[in-house]
Amino acid sequence: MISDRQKKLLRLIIEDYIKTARPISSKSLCEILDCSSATIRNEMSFLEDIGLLEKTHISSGRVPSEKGYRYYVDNIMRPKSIDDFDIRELETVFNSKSLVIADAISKSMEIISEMTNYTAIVLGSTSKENKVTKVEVVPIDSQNLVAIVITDKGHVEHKNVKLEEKVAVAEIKQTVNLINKLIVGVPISEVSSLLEYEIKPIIGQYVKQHEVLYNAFYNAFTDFSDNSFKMNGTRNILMQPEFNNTDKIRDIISKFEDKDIIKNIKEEDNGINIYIGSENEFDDDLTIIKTKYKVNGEEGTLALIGPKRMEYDRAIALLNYIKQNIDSN
Amino acid sequence: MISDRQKKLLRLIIEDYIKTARPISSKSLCEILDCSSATIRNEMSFLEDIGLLEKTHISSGRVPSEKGYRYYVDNIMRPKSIDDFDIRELETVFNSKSLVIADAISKSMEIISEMTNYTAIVLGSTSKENKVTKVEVVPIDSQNLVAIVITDKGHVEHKNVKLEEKVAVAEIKQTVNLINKLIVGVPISEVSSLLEYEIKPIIGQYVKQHEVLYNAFYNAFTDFSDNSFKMNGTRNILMQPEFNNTDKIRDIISKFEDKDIIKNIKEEDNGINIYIGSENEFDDDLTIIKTKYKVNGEEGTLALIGPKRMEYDRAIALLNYIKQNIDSN
DNA sequence: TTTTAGCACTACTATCACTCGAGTGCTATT
DNA sequence: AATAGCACTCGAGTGATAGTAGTGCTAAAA
Repeated sequence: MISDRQKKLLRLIIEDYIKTARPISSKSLCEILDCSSATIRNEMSFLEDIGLLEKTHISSGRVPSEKGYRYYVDNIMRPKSIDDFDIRELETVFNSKSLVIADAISKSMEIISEMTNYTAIVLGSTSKENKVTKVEVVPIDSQNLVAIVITDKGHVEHKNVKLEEKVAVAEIKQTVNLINKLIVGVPISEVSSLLEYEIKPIIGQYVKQHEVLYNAFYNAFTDFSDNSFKMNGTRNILMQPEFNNTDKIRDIISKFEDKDIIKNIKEEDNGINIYIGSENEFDDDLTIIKTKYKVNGEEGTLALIGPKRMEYDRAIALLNYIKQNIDSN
Repeated sequence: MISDRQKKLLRLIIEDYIKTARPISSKSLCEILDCSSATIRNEMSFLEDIGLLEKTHISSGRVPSEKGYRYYVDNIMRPKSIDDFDIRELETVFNSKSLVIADAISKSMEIISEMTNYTAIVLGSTSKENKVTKVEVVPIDSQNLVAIVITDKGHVEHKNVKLEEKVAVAEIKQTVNLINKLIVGVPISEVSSLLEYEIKPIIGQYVKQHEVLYNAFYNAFTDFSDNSFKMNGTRNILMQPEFNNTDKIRDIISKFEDKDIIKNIKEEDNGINIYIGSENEFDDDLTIIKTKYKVNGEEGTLALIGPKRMEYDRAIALLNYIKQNIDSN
């Protein structure tokens, strides 16, 4: 359905365009393909007919279409392993003995963003099945306290709470003790109902200002941020030559500022998922590469966002490298 | 040295320019000043001679110079109190009983950023004189633990620590107990030397794997982030018409991404400090308005960053309003 | 002495015509 | 099937032109 030469031509065009961001002319490929520009034009014309290439105007060179990138990723690009230069930047991170794995992941994505000029995102979703290991409440004064929840996976969440009226420290301590007895070992997902149906009646019985305290604790213990979120290099991507008009830049910045859009980027399977241009909900001019990871029962997502004109093989190799390191941990 | 009419003219030009971002012509001010355009041109010419106005080209209308803004801020602008519309947006935040003051500050700055389209920054610097109220260490498994430090002002800092080798839980607990006994009540600023000169010898005596544990705890307890940092609406500012070329936008984005530049924005006195254009180190095309606040012995800085063509009176009124609310807290 | 009317002048903006070069598509030939 | 050759197209850049929105200056008026 598509000849070997056409494949090679498409590959050359895409890889050239990825480097230069300029439409590719038939003439420029004569030498490599060892034939005349006219021949190449014929092939290009064919590839355009089946939708893999585009022109920016009628007499311009060719540019890969979205479908072209997709074909390239699916059928032409060969899986590449991470290259020596990239590995050198990253290996120190995972070799560090004292770095907690979550920090190693963040750090390595930071480095990748720097190396590639793409935006790197680490979305760690704390499983709701994590269990409460400890609840700590430290009174600051008669009206302010700090509530801390620690889970069995080492997540810590804290909240400064202001009581609506003054409460004796003894009352607070008593409440905390009651809560602690009942809440340890309970999965996050059940904390809310536990508080409401079991703890509330009990503290109502023993504690004077139970109303005030219950409200404060309910607020502190139920409104968990259920995922962490780190983004690096939003700026880098805007330096790409295709984003050289103010409106486009402003548009992308707006999208990046709306964290929810990004958090909603869910991935499909356990491999590396690639969403080119309109295949993603985020922006037609961008490609998003995502993959899940799982470490100590914690799930998370890694993502790289770049222009459609992305070094797909390299980006994939980098993400794979990180995945491997996470798994071997 | 500068007549009343000239003052009025300067004020009109600046306020008009703040609204429109367009050079102001002599003709457009005839009616308001009740004289001919020629007269106004003469006055404009004078104001230009003394450096308060500029032209974008030889036959263009006038635009305020940096010096002009400075003169306006120092000598012309009348202190304005926050207007009804703005107050309505903000008052709910400070009226909320259950909101901790720090959260109220963040929230109100968020709202201000939204209202004004300027970038709002809250820089809360935890005083190094805050004292450690509690140290909590929760083992996750034999090689990972969570270290938490709580200060007397309610700041919580936590760190996931990976031990370089496995350590018995009993050893960890013993170490924590030792540390806790010695560290509570000590100012943050002294934690580091306390650990090194007093605690290290002691745990060396009692704990087997003291080396590993000491390293882990030293790392966890000394590397405090000494200030919190919240920024809102970096995007808004880029929507201003003066930033309509890609290079300028990219430049500003880069600067905003470098948090250190922003953190280093120190303020001079306790009032409201205004740094117009080149008066600040950040960017010649931007104005930064900053002010300190102090609440419960915690110091912090509020800042608004906007174009030089900023609604100075409004920005100042807004910051003052927040300051008042903080003080009355 | 201050204000103003009038006019010359200037620079920006938009439009148009033109050219050049880098591409293509097509056709006839090898 | 590949190629040489040619006509064609478009974009980018250039220069000329006209219109417009301003100014500065001067001389007259208030």
